[in-house]
Amino acid sequence: MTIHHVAQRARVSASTVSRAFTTPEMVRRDTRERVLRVADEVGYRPNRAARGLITGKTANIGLIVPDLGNPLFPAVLKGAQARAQQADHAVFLADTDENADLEVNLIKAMAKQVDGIVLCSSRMSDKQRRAVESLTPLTFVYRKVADVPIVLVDNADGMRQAVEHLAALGHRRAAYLAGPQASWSNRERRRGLRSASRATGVDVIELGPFAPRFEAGLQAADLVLATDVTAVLAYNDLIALGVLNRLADRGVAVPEQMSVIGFDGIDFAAMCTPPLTTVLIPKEAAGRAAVELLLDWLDQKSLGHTAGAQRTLGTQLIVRSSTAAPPRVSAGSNGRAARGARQLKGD
Amino acid sequence: MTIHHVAQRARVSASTVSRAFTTPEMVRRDTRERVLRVADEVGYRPNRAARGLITGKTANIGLIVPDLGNPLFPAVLKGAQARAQQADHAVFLADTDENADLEVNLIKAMAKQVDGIVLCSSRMSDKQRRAVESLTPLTFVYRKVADVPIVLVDNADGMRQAVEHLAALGHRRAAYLAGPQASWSNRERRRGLRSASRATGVDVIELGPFAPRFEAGLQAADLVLATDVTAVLAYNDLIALGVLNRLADRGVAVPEQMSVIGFDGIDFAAMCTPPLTTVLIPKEAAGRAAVELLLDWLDQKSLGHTAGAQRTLGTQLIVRSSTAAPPRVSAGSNGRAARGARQLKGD
DNA sequence: ATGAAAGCGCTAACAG
DNA sequence: CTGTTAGCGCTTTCAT
Repeated sequence: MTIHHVAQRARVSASTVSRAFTTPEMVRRDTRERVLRVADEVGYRPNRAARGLITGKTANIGLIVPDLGNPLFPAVLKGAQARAQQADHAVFLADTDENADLEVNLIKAMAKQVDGIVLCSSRMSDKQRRAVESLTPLTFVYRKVADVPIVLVDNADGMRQAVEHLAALGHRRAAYLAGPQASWSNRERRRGLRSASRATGVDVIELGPFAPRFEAGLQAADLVLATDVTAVLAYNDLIALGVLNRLADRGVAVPEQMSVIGFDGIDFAAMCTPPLTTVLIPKEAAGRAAVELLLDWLDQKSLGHTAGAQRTLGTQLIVRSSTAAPPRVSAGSNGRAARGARQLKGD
Repeated sequence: MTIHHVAQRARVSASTVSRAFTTPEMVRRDTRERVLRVADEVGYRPNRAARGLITGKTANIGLIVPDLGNPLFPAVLKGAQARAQQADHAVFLADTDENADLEVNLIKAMAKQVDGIVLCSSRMSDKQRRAVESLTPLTFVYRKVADVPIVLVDNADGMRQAVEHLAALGHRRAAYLAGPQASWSNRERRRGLRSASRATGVDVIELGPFAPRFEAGLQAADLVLATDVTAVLAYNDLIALGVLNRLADRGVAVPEQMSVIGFDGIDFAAMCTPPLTTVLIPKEAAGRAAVELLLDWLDQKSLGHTAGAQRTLGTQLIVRSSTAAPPRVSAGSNGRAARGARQLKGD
């Protein structure tokens, strides 16, 4: 069904049909109603690709994530998709498999078909980013970049909450299981940790770095048990879940003998036994915000503005039964060495 | 960068540039190389929307899922996206929020921008489906529909494996926690259960139906404990995880006092404590297959074929520590009533 | 092997 | 308010 079919049946020109859809107020009421009725009858809908050809806007946005297998991203995606749908935009999705070169190629391939792209936890180097940023408006989530719209999360504050929680319970020594060194999130979490450690007097040793995966947590648990800490702060929930698992295997009771805290707040953190205490980071909200920022930017840009809006979303500690007061031990009773662990404070 | 820029710089007509990309063999070698080199230099890429306008093919496919929050779908999505990318197709994603009407609208909105749509666990009625099937080629995953390409899973066989496993361990009575009544998967799972129950002599009582969610499992666990079964078969992993959780809360040891089996094989089934025995259903493979079927269909269609290919993927029981031999009880020792439970056999 | 011309479905001036 | 004309970027006859 093309616009001409409708035009003919409604005895008007194609322009009038077009106007009835795009600028209804420019069409007399009865004409408009007749056109719209006919369009509805024959099931006509404007072809957006054709429209985009002349208007320069596609009403599509792109969304690129490193790995749909990581539960974090479908959640962000869900929020982004919902927000886009609300603005009557469709979303193109692509998965880079953690590959920065592929990410670049996907951006190039998508650029012409979308009005802008939301990049989640982009793996691109600065150089790569500069090579593509002229192709289409780019918005970043979970990644700090200058002069473009970004959606960040208050990682440091989340860590503060986690450490204060441990301090309140009476813990004096904890381990941090670090994430990927290149990760902005990891740097921020360590930063928050350092300052909270100083403020509360809780000693934090750092282990790792670990891949942000379940298996890494299994490995990390053994390292933790070789130290004298009473609590574990993991880079993310996946790692924390691995720790929980390995601890159970080795007969270490959680939280009686060891408290565990994750970071992320994936749904399953509430479903495991015991349910995991975790720092919740906004996911759907981040997706929504990213799309919003992008859309706003596009609007403003047509007004000549050049924007680099930054939105930082809060984090929140969710206390569950994987944390408790540390076991009371007689002074100096715990002699296990902390091999391989370094003091975070002097870092 | 339009095709004309390239044409000018390469001192050829736009037609030649076009041919260099779409039918390279029709242009002399040196001309082609020059054109392609220039195109690369100026970063030209054909505008696919414009191309689609004339060819009638968009090189896009749509993917519609009921809920990205259900871990099943991102996995299917991952497979579908990867396969589409491999065929140089982009994918449009939409989430219906379990709403059939929205699903219909999304199909209508997408139809013109894609060559076909993959529908995961479609919630549409037959009537709704017929209303949209003429708009664009439709392929279904996890849903039986006649005369169109579909990707199914051998649910019944998965249940057979699960029941045989329980029988081998010595279980004589088990409960099935049913899923949504309208669900094709649920019907198939019950069917497999009935026949396996008959074949093995394991009595299966049915409880529910339950929503396919964690919370429903919490509720279901209490119902289960009011019966005299020694094992639980859940409609899906989410429900099974809820059962595990509630059982732990009530101090019932798994698997010593109760064996639990899920269905789906989400990654987290391996991460909980104890790790969940589950029937693994193909997810990424299903996504891949669906896109493949769709692409094949489109190819054949241009050849005049009319296809309704059906691909059924196998399922596989993954045995983990949430199942074990049932506790030995003295005869008739268990007097708890099975209120609200009905025998599946006579159903 | 290459170019000129027509047109995919739509919207944006420009008349009226 | 509405119709006519031109053209978005591309591919495809039809010539040559």
